[in-house]
Amino acid sequence: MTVIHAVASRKRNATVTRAGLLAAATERFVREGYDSVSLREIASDAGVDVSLVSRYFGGKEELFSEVLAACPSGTEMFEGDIHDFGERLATKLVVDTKEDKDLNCLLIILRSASSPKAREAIRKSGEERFFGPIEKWLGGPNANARARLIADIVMGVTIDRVISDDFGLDDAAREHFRVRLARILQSAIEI
Amino acid sequence: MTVIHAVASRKRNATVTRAGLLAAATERFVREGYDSVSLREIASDAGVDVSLVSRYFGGKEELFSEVLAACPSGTEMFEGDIHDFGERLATKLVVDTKEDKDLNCLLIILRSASSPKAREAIRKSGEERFFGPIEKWLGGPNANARARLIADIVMGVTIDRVISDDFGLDDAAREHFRVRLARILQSAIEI
DNA sequence: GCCCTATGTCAACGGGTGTTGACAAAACTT
DNA sequence: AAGTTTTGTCAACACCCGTTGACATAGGGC
Repeated sequence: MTVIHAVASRKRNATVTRAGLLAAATERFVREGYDSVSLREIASDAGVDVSLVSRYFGGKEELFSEVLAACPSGTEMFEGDIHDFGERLATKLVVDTKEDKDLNCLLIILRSASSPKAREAIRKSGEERFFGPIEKWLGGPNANARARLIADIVMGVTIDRVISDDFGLDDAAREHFRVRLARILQSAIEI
Repeated sequence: MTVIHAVASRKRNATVTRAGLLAAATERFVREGYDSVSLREIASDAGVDVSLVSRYFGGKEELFSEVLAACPSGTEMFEGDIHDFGERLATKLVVDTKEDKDLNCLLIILRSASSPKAREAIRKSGEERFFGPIEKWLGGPNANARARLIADIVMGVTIDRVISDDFGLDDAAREHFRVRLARILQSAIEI
């Protein structure tokens, strides 16, 4: 897994070790979800003892929260002219090269949503970084329901893309998919 | 939780006990997913000892498979008048559906998808009972892309519902959400 | 009534988990 | 170089898990 090397003068460096733990945890959580990952696996990936997780983060739940906190905020995804919104977002979701961080955060959410302990952290993060920004950007009546709908579609499409390796569609079908998605997204934000 | 009473003449009745175990397991798996549920919880819900699970089903994985096998074929979700499709599906996804078998099966799949042990049974059931039927039912040109879009939206909305405990919307907003979702789903299947 | 099988309980096992505190070693301070 | 703080290891803890085998008891066949 990801190992962060202490290139600094110090061989023992709490900051580097902590970052390594965080990176290993992120990678594991993305691929397996909260419940299926053990702290011993994460520590092993980081080349370090388990007990350091408790020392540096407080516990598993806090580690998970910090992984989630490193997710990019959703605002970047929702900027610019509102009339192009559907086109832009659909193209970004279907065609553009994937931005790993966005996808990884969604995967963490998907794979950890079943865990009661992780759910609270997920709910909070999703509200702050995803639903909140969209709702604010949209404005108008029923902004929360409209934002929710867009966020849900984005989430479903993104997860499908990741899981199915570009939707398993040929170029023509994918373009058709993109156009249809653009129209739907645009209609989803209209008041 | 669900307790099946042995109203028959026998107080001890393996068939009834087994059915009670299966019902309790289904309910738990729907709400918490494979990993988060323990056999002791299931047995306790059924008012019976843990060891009977192993005796009657062989083990946890076999119990899970049998719960999944009891899911409806999936085609029922995509039947009836095509003009009502969006309305029907949106209502199913958004409105209270605690007794809806289709949605429960979808919830089991989503909530257990992160568990390696449950994945095999899920993959089989999901393909047979969910993705396959949509495409087949739709037919027409670009059935593949259209089915994909619907499946993605269903997935995103369902995940949101799982995470947020009924979307975190008040009644009015949820109704608005439902209507909007219905319209979008309907437009998603139109050729 | 008795017997024998079906049915359910119980305790224990081996293994994995997150967490904790004592200890060892490295690195900084003086 | 000695002393002190930082950093990492280790062993143990208490808990929960799924599973198993021995035991208890209910209930139908005789």
